[in-house]
Amino acid sequence: MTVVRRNLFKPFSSLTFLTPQKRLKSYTPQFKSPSKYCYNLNFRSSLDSNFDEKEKNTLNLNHPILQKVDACCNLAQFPQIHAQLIILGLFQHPLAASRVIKKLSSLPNGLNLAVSLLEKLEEADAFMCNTIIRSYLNQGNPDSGLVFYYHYVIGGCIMPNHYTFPLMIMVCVDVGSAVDGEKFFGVMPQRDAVSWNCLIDGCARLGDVIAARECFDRMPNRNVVSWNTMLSLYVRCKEYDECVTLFDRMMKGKVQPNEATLVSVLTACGYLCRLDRGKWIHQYIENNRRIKPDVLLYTSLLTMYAKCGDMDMAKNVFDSMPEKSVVSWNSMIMGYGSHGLVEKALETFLEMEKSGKIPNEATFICVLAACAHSGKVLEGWWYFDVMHRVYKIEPKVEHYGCMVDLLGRAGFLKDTEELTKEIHMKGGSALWGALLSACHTHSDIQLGEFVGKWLIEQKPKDIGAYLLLSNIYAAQGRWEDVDKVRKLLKDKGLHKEAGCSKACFGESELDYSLKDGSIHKRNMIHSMMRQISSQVKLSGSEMAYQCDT
DNA sequence: ATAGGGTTAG
Repeated sequence: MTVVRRNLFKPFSSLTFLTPQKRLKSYTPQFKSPSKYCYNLNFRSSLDSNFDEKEKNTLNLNHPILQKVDACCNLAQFPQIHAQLIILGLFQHPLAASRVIKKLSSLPNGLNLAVSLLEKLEEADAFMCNTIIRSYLNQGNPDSGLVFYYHYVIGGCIMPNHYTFPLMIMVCVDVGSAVDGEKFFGVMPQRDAVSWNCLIDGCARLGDVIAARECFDRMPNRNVVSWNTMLSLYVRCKEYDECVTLFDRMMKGKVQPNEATLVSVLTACGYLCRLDRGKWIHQYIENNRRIKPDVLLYTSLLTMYAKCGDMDMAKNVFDSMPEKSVVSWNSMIMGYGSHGLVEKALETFLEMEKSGKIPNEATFICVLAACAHSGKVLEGWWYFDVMHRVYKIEPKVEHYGCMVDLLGRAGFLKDTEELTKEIHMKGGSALWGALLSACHTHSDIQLGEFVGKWLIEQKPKDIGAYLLLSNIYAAQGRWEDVDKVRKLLKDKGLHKEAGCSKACFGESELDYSLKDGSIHKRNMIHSMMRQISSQVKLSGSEMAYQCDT
């Protein structure tokens, strides 16, 4: 791929503008049209560009030929439209050409043809180029977007406009090039909020959240999308606390949140189990007519309730939804499954099927996880099979992960081992950890030792396997082996971060860490755990709290 | 014509 870099860093006013004829000659077409539709674009009728200046300004937007362009829905209809445009003398009309390029780029396989058509125009403009670049971007082909920009916009001396730059920042981000993205930001004649917002999101997508925040803090005129961009990127990189904190600042600064804002914050509240904040946002939605909840907002609201364990409220929101998406159903199944209401989870799945919504990959992860939590081995196998056989979903590593977990917890270690080996052959090595965990739960020391040693060999920097292996030894009282594993960890300079829990009581929060020296906190938490444990025992569950003070 | 939003095991 050759990238023409000339002129990029010159101020645009200093570009020499070529005459249209020269410009046409300077093009070397790189984009082949599909042969099926490769009719002669070089044909020019004498009527081709005979519209006068008056007509140029007053072309009726409802002109029958433009309506025909809009209605065109496949490439096969296009040669006829093209011919009519030429006969009407409208082929070179900028307005007509823009409509044609926009339509062509949206048709399957039409993008190459749109580019060939642009080459034949005497006056291609920024709008047309932006349309084509955006289509490359949307089709997951940012490289071609970049080549197009250098070749046709820079090479063809078409003046980019303020729509071009944000687009090019996104192109560079998708290509994975921070440097080019910053250069585009650097050469922009004026930087509006849109380009700043693209830059912020671009930094985050390239993995630099700190830089994104710096841009956000530095930018002069933030709008609601700037805040939303920042909130959503915090959610994407799992910095939920940051998301809520920034939302507080937003509200203090009297910036009016919109639907997208609330979606991000609700998602963060769900992961943080901040039911109080989530409820506050629910109230906010109901008290502000300005907010028009759509499927996305309703779904994030019910997901928040589901993650916080309030399944009644989740169900209320779910029932009130005028329209439900696959994601809404998935969230309900996930909520029921992870709060021990397995029957409800499976019932919801059946209702989903009845309602005609087609389950997706994520649905089956929720269903299989629900089966795993409750030890429903047969049901798990059944749904695993339904997924493949009925819904034609190829099981992914995640699905196998649920199955290994399901079989492992239930103690079917032999099946688990075989399944893990099978997946390993298919290239997924991530499941050995789950198998090792199952060995620990069911005290299968022989298999556990084998898998643990193997895992440590494979992933010497991953501390998970060391800890599980050492726990397996400890459970057998093999303290010498425990010491060996611990020493191995120490020799490699690895150490485990102390675990940390957080509990919220109304307005107050309590952080608790094992390395925490506060005896008072520790005693308080252990006594509370004992109380919970005795209540669990009374309710007939086998689960009990082991407290080692 | 441009920028921002929901689900996924252990």
